[in-house]
Amino acid sequence: MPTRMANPGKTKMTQRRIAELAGVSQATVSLVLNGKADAEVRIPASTRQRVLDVIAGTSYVADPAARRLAGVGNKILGVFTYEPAFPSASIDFYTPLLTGIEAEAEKLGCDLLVFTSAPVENSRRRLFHENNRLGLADGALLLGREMDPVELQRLVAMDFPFVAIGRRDVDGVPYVGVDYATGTALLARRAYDLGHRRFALLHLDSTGESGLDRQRGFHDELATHPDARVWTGPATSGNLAPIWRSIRDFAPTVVFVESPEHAAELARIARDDGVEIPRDLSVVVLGEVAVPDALATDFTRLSPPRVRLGAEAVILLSRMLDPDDEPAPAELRRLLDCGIADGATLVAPVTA
Amino acid sequence: MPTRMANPGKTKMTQRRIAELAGVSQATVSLVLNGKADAEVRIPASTRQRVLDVIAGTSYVADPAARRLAGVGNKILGVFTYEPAFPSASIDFYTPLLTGIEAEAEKLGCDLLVFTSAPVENSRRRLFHENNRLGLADGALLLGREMDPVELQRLVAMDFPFVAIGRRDVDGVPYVGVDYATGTALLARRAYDLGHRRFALLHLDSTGESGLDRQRGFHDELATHPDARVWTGPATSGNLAPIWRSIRDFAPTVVFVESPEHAAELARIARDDGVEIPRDLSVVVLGEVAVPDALATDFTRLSPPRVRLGAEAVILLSRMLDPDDEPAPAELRRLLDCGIADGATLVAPVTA
DNA sequence: CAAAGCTGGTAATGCGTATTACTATCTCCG
DNA sequence: CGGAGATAGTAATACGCATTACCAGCTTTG
Repeated sequence: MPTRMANPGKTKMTQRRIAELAGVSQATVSLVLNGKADAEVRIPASTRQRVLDVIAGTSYVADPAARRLAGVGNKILGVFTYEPAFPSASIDFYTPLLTGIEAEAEKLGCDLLVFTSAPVENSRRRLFHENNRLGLADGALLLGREMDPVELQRLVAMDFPFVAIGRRDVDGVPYVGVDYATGTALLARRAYDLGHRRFALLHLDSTGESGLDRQRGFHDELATHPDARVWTGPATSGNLAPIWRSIRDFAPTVVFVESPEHAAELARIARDDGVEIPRDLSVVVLGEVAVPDALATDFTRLSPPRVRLGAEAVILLSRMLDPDDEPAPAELRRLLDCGIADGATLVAPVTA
Repeated sequence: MPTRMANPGKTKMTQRRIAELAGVSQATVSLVLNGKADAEVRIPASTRQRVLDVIAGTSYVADPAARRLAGVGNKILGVFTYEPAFPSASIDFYTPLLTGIEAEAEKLGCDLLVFTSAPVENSRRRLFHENNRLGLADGALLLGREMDPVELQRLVAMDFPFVAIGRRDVDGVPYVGVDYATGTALLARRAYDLGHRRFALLHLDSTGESGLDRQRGFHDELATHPDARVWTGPATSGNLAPIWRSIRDFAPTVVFVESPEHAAELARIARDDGVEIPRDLSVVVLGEVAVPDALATDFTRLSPPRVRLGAEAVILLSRMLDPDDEPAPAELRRLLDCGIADGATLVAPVTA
């Protein structure tokens, strides 16, 4: 239980001590440090230099807590992940995001406060809890496959600056997301152009925005092709065998699968069933790859620009925090183009 | 430039407002919140409950900056990485450490403050800089392949609680490291027991403690075997061809290589030279794997317990911060046993 | 030469919390 | 019934910094 002070015995360097050493007042030190030289307050170069010289001779650094308390932003961006960020199950989801976030934060000179203390409730972290340290940060980034709308609304209500990563259809929530609809539509069109006419879509039961987006992109695109036939079904977790039989009965030439794990599983079942992929059946993956090792197969799939997603979120947040900037409403809710990994599992159907 | 306050317009919830609503004083609210009920100060259950009820009806959370300023530890652990943590070049070095750190911090209810704002100087971050936010954290973890001894001394001098990950031979620096010497010795002994008698060691020029440890473990072990012959040479970056010729002239049956990249490169050159690995030459890797993809070969190698390293560092730091705990000097400088990945490149020599 | 302006600062205050010292009221006991 | 103790709080202060209001001494101007 870390509760001891950082500097138990030592006399800490403060502006007051600097002031004594330089023969000025604490206020003067503060003014020098903050480069204030309005018409209101004048500090001659000689005095300024004297103060700076004293500081240079010490290890003084302004106490961030005090700065914060005095009402100054302190360049700390909160990072909240709805699941632990590093365990291997999540690592490939969060790591690229964090890469972008870190790089951009470094450029801006911001530190990152990772809210690892959030209590876990039914395998999701809860943002609001006693002694949450949200208030220490100037603003925050929210990462996670799914987020609690109530918490989002509460953040909006308290006017706390934050940016969600991933599209969130909650009023007033700024986000940077991925245009899965268009990406999925592009893949569907690519399949159509290759000659596919019978499409299956194995989707998740999740109600997440991104899943709905993908399904929308899929259906909207195929709706423009009257000769395309579509089968849709939800993937129940666990045994995909029954679902596979339904799909086989429909006899699609291409199947779109939301979950990479399901795709791998489905491909295995199909092979056991004498269906060779991609010769007899093309497979397209739409969802997030949780563990790349699970994908021995180089599936044709969506490839969201995750690193950029993180970076753009930081940029947006920093703009929201900049008093001289006022992002337009449209800029507060952005979708980035989704990349496509060509892969090897989408080919022209044999019947074409 | 994030400088705007977090709560521009809204009226922030404070203890004072809670106090007004509950009809008590701010002090009482604080006392209730901190569960103080000494013989000195008594708060009857009725009042306590009234205050708690009011708080439950609001979104009050204590301002961490104020807590900090008031001299209370705030359960924030600083994390400083000497290189950006996430870019792919470093990712496999830092990620396991961060995994352990995050998991342990979560257990302790601590948040992590990642010092991404540190300015980069000749490709290393500098810990001390104007407005560094070190002081916001109760203590800090230092990660990196190499660290600046001057900065470490300064941290020690200012009595700031911190733990370095990796052995650091600087007076007063607490660390959790890996016992590379013993690990390397074990591998050397394993090779000897397999029948190897001619050993080559291709080491780095680095002066880092861990590199020296490995070399020491290697030499100490082989010194106990009078019939072992040893060749040693530094790996200059870039072209390994000349070094390979030296090694070949020595005709070892096993070569220990500190850098995995060098091992991969050396193996390639050796194969081109008609030397089959491991049949004609066993290869053992001692160093950190920066990018696993670079290792198509499943080298026999040291496998430091990185996740545990991170976790143990957090545990040690939290003990240092616990007023009721006083880790013994020996506990402040620990080495964890180094694991060994069996791999496929250490086999008995043909001549044996 | 008095008033006005300028120069170079400083004193005072607030931020939100924790904690200590203290006070006012009530109760019990002799 | 008067004093000792217990009870239930509160006022005051510190933490380190930023900022505003102000002031003293000097210079210029009318």
